[in-house]
Parts: sequence; structure tokens; C-alpha cells
Amino acid sequence: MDGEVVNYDSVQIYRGFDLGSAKPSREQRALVPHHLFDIADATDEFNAADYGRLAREVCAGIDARGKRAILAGGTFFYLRALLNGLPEMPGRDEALRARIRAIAAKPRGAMRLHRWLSKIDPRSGRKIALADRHRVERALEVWIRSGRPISSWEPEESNEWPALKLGLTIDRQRLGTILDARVEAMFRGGLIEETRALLERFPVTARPFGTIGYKEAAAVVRGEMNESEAIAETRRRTRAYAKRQRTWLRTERNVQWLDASDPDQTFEAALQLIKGITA
RNA sequence: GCCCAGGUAGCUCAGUUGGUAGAGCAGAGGACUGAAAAUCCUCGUGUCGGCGGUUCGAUUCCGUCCCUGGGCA
Repeated sequence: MDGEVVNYDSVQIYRGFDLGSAKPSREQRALVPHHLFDIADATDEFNAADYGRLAREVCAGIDARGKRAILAGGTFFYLRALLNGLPEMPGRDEALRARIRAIAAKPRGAMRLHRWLSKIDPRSGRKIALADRHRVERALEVWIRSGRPISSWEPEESNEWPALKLGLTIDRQRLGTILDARVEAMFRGGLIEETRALLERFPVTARPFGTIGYKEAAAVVRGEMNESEAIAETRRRTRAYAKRQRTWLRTERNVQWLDASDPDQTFEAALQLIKGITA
């Protein structure tokens, strides 16, 4: 059975953000159909819910053609949006967010927002830290728009789409070395130039300019950092990100772990598992 | 050789008007309901350079020695 690749990486979504997101090349993508790469511009509003809706459509289409979707990426929140779906809560409201943020900017603002949240939704108040501005903001947004606490929308864990989840492991020291080399290669390969060109078309405030590598490359373009500082900072953030991914994956259910020390062997092992479910 | 400035957590540093010390980063663990490569939470005993002295008590004051910068010769 043939397969088609579906991306679940939140940066590879963006057109032009190629080097820093380690996006597969055009040639690679020509080998077999690739979906959900290059579907948004830097300034487009695009979030996990948008992703979930799109990805479900794409996967349904692949299925209808009698093919198999091969999901690839590292944004596990996006993967969850695809596999489990997100509750049907009110969407993002930029004007509302601006008002909430204005309160947050005032003295003791963060505290006041968190108190408000605790009052209308004690459960979220306990669960969401005062300093966690994104979540506090979102929880209040849902409350204001719907009159319902965000914690009252229960995710339906039971109807997760069936999937064979392959996770890769490797010795930490080795991973660190590989990650460092990857960052070095991105900068050598022209990440700063790519970023400079993107900055001519989009404002620095655009979301993907805040991601690992692009943030640092943008700082170099703007003369706020030199290249070696940028590489060091990108390495640091890359390692920290890998750690967060590890944490997420540990609690993800039904992951088949494969040792990734030897790429050929890893590929072979993955193939066996895939044949197992296809047969 | 002399004069300054330093020597405090793996790194960069703060601090203690004398009561044995704390941030950021790193590291470890964790969370994750429309910003998610984002946003957060938890975890810090280290001869406070060595040795003496003063003191009830010194990392903090004094002496001396060692080391690192910088300056003068």
C-alpha cells in the first residue's frame, strides 16, 4: 500500500522557512505526495485548531484514495489535534486578546487576571500558573466568549484515530552532539541569509520569527547578536526543546520505541512494524 | 618589583554594615484544551582561593601567601 506524507511540524507549515525548520527539500517532496508543508505565510494566523481541521481533511482524503497517511513531525500538540481533535470551543479573538493583554501589562496585572480566572474557573486557576500568560489569556478568552470555563470542555480521549506511533530514542550525549552539528549546519547553510530575505517581506513580530534558530538569526540580521552567540543560543534552545519533546512523548500512549543509533536498522525495524499492521 | 581590580554553585555573576550565601544559564524531572520550535512549574551545601590573626562567631575585618586580569616600571 502506498503512503503519503503529512507534516505535523508547526514551523514547516510556513512558506520560506526552510533551512531553520529542516524542511525536506523539493526533490524529496517530489518522490511521494507531501501534505501540509508551505501552507501559510509568516503573518497568517494559524494555530493547532486550524491544523487539526486541515490535517483531518487531508488524512480522510488519503484514506479515501486507498492510501496510507504517514505523519511526520515534532509538534505533538498538533498531532493530538489531529488524532484526538480539539473540543469545539470558541476560537481565537484578537481584539479580546488585546484587551486581556492590556490588563496584563498593568502593575499586578498578571495577578489580577489569574485571580479572575480562579474565580470563574477554580480548576483552571489551580492548574494554570500565574506566570503562564498564554494559558491564562486563552482560558479567559474562552470564558468571555462563551460564558463557560475552559475546563468544562472535556477532550474525548476514547475516540482517538488509530495510528501506529513510532518514537525514536538515542543516547543523550549522542543526541546532543547531533543537535549541535545540526544547528551549525543550518547557519553554515545560510540560515541568516534566508532570515534576512524573509525579514524583507514580513515584520519581525510575525510568529515564526520567534522560533528556535529564526529568532537568533533575526537578531543577527538586526545587529543585536553576533553569529557565534546566535549559534550558541540556538544550540541551547534546541537541546531544551528536545528535552520537552522527550517529556511529552513519555506520557503519549502506545508509542513503539525504536533505537535510532543506526539509521538502516531503525528503518528496517520501522518497516517490520508497519508491515505488521498492514498485513 | 610596585600599583590597581578580581578570586563565591559546572559557567556568568550578585551578596553578606561579621551570625556559614543567592540569581540567571547549564543539568534533572514535570505540565501542556486554538501562540505549542510557544508558554510555564519543581529541584541549588558550595573547604565563599590557601594559611594564620582578631572575635562568642569570619565567606565578610586584619595580615600573609598563591592564582588571574590590567597598569606602571
